[in-house]
Order: sequence, then structure tokens, then C-alpha cells
Amino acid sequence: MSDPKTHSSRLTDRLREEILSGAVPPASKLKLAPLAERFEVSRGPLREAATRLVSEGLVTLEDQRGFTVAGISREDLLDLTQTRQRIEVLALRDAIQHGDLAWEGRVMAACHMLDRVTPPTGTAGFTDRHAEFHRELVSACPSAYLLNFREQLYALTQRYRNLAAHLPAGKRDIRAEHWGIAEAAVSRDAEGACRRLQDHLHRTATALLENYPELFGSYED
Amino acid sequence: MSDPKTHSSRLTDRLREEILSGAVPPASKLKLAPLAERFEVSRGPLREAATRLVSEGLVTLEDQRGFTVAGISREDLLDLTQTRQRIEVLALRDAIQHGDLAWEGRVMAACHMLDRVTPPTGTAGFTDRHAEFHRELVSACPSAYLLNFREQLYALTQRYRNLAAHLPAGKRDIRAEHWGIAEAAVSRDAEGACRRLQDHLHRTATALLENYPELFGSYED
DNA sequence: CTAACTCAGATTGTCGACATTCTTGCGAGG
DNA sequence: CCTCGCAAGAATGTCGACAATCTGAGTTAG
Repeated sequence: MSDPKTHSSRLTDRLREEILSGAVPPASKLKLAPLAERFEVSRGPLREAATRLVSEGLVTLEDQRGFTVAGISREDLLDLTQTRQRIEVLALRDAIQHGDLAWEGRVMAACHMLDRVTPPTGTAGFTDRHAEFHRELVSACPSAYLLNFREQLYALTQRYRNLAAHLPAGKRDIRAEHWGIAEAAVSRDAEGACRRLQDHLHRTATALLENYPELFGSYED
Repeated sequence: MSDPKTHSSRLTDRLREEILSGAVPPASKLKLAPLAERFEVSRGPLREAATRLVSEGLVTLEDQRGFTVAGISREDLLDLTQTRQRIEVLALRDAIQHGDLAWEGRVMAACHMLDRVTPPTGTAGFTDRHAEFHRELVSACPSAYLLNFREQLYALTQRYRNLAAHLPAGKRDIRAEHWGIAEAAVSRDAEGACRRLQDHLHRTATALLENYPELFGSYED
């Protein structure tokens, strides 16, 4: 039925959730014994879950010194954003070129569902639908490797967003940004869609840096 | 002293080597018990090593069904090559822009050492120096994420190369290709260097497909 | 003859305990 | 007062055994 039956898989999702949401703070050591107690499993599966998160960049592993939640820093966010801009643009160009009508439908549907989510931001429903929109946008890209990289980078960015908690959302019209990207994409306007997407990512990074001053010095590894 | 003291780390390297070299064939199941016997360790560290290789794309994991060496196929090689072209070009442009004189020296040194390796191809010394050259070429790229992705893709390509064993190496002058890339790079000729690098990767993929006919149908996942 | 069922062997996933290594707080010496 | 060393505690890495699940050959019913 629900396939991921093994404890390792479930724990991977749970631990990822806790790290992304900030329940386990950045740069903190992942002590396996207490976590194993909390999750009511042995250390074995938890160790495997942590190992999997190493590959996603959320955790680092040092020999004989255990697991550590990846630190956050201004430099990391900048690198992350720039790399994400480059990868997402490549994937979006591919998607616009190869996407069929069904893809257009999925993009517009996801954008609509994101538009109509009741509390505009910050809630769980928003983050899920936001992730789904950006995923559908590039879903017609035929390169599995590119999509895989994109997913990784998106998750890492999501952590910064969740850590910043309540963005003022002041002078940004995020809905308009999303609609602009979606409409340009389905209109096969590759240049416009990529430019808007890059702008979108840049504004997100800027907003995070402005409203999260702790990033200007702390938590570095 | 030599830091990676844990069995898990050593096993990761050893298992990666065996998969890259083809000692463990593609699409074959990774039965942990026999491997643990061969490597004279328990299944625990070996399981962790396999989990790490999942993140590098060399192994897949299915719940309750264990680990499987990633399959190879024509489609995968094409996707891999195209993605690698894109990522390597981005990294190379960055390196040319940010590299200092020491970087130029490292590139020329690596190219020279690759040029003077005794048996022109196929041997272990060649593959190591070839990897080192391509690594140094982009080492001045400031994006850790991009370099990480590049390393992953290079390793996956290396597997195809090793599997094809003895390429005729006939009408290709690989040395000239490498020197062309290196000289264009240190001359800060970004366009020329990227064009030559793309050509280089394209020729490698073509040569592999031509001299490895099994790829036209078998081993698919 | 084909298809479904059964059951034994094999393989994976999980657990608890042991050995090794790291960490930290205290005390001795300079 | 600072530095170095040491020993107790904690955390990690590893192992062997048990339970759950999958696989495949043989058998039987249709």
C-alpha cells in the first residue's frame, strides 16, 4: 500500500521535516541516542536516515565525530541562490521547449491552487503548494539529473525560508510574480519566463537577508 | 593521521571503485552478506557505504528489496552528457573569471602531467590524472554547489568510460583537445574554452556509444 | 498446458550490547 | 594566572542475532 514502509524511509522524511522547519537548529550536533528515544526506534535506522540527509546537503558527517546539521550563512545563501537561478533557468527552458498541453494545464492548476490558499504565507499548506508549483513548472524538463539537482537546491532554500519565519511580505506581490512566470511559461516566452523566475529567486534571497539579520555573522558552520 | 578511519568511509571508497571499474556489474543486486564476507566487515558499515553511494547516483535503494547497482543505458548516457556539458560550462566560466595566477599554474601542471602519462589511456594512472585535470580546470569556480554537482556527474561518466574498457582512440587527438581547453582557459578566452570543452564531452559520449554497442538495448534499469 | 498456490531458503530490516574514540571538567605544575 | 595532562562520562562505530519480508522452485487445480 503506502510503500515507504521501512523505518529508515519514514525517519528520513521525519528528520528532514524537523531540520527544514528549524525544530533541530542549524549547526547543532545530531546526537543519535536522544533522537532514537524521541522517535521510538533504534539508532540503526536513524543513522541511515541521517546518512541519506547528508546527500541532500542538510547534514554533514565527520568521521568519529558524528552527524551535524548543516550550518547556514550569508555566503551559503548567496551561493545557493545563484546556483539555483542557473539550474532552474536551464530546467525551465527545457520545460518550455518540451512541455505539452497537459504540462500547461498542470502549471496553471498549481498556480491557481497556490493563489487561492487561504493564509497567504507561512503556513504548511502554502509551503507545500509553493513547492508543488515550482516543481510542476519544470516538470516537463526531460533531464532527470537536472530535476534532481533542482529539487535538492529547492529544499535547501526552503530551510532558509522556514527559519526566517514570518516575512513582512510588504512590498512584494508574490502572487503577481508567480502568475507572471506561469503565463510566460505557457505562452512559450522562454526569455520572459526565465527573467521573471530569476527575479523571483533574487527577491526571495534579498528579502531573507534583509529580514534575518542573524545571518550576517552567526551560525557559520 | 589518514582521517577516514571508519570502516564506513573506507568501504564507501572501495565499493565505489568496484562499481566504477565494473567489477560489480550494472543493474546487479548488491547482496550485502556476500560482500560483507569479501570485505571482512559486518553488514552495518557496508549498508552505510551503499546508502552513501545512493546519493552519488551509483546505487538505487528500494524498500524491502535492498540495493541495486544503477543501470546504464543509452538514454542515461545522453542525459548525463548533456547535463554535464551544461554544468561544466557554468563552472568553467566562473573559473576563468575568478581564477588567479596560481590557478593557471595548477591547470597547466595538471595538463602536463596528463600529457606525459606513459600509457596513453586505459590505465589507472591515466584515469586519476584525467580526473585531476578536469577538477583543476574548474577549481577556481567559487560555487561549492556547482563543483559538487560537477564531481558527481564526472564520476558517473567515468563509469561508462571504464565499462567501455579499451577505446580504439583512433581518430581522436585527446591530448590536443586537452591542451586546447587548457590554453584557452588560461588565456581567459571563455567562449573558446567552453566551446572546446563541450566538444570534448560530446566526442567522448559519441565514442562511447560507437564502441559500446551493448548500450543500445541492454542493462536498462 | 497454464496459472495460481505453498513452503522452504535466502535476503533484508531492526535491535541491543560491546569496543573504541571523543569530550569535558578538574587538578597539578610552571 | 595560564597551560598542560588526565580521568570519568558520553557519544560514536561496529558487531552478531532475531524478526519480517521477498524470491523461486515445486506442486496442484483448472
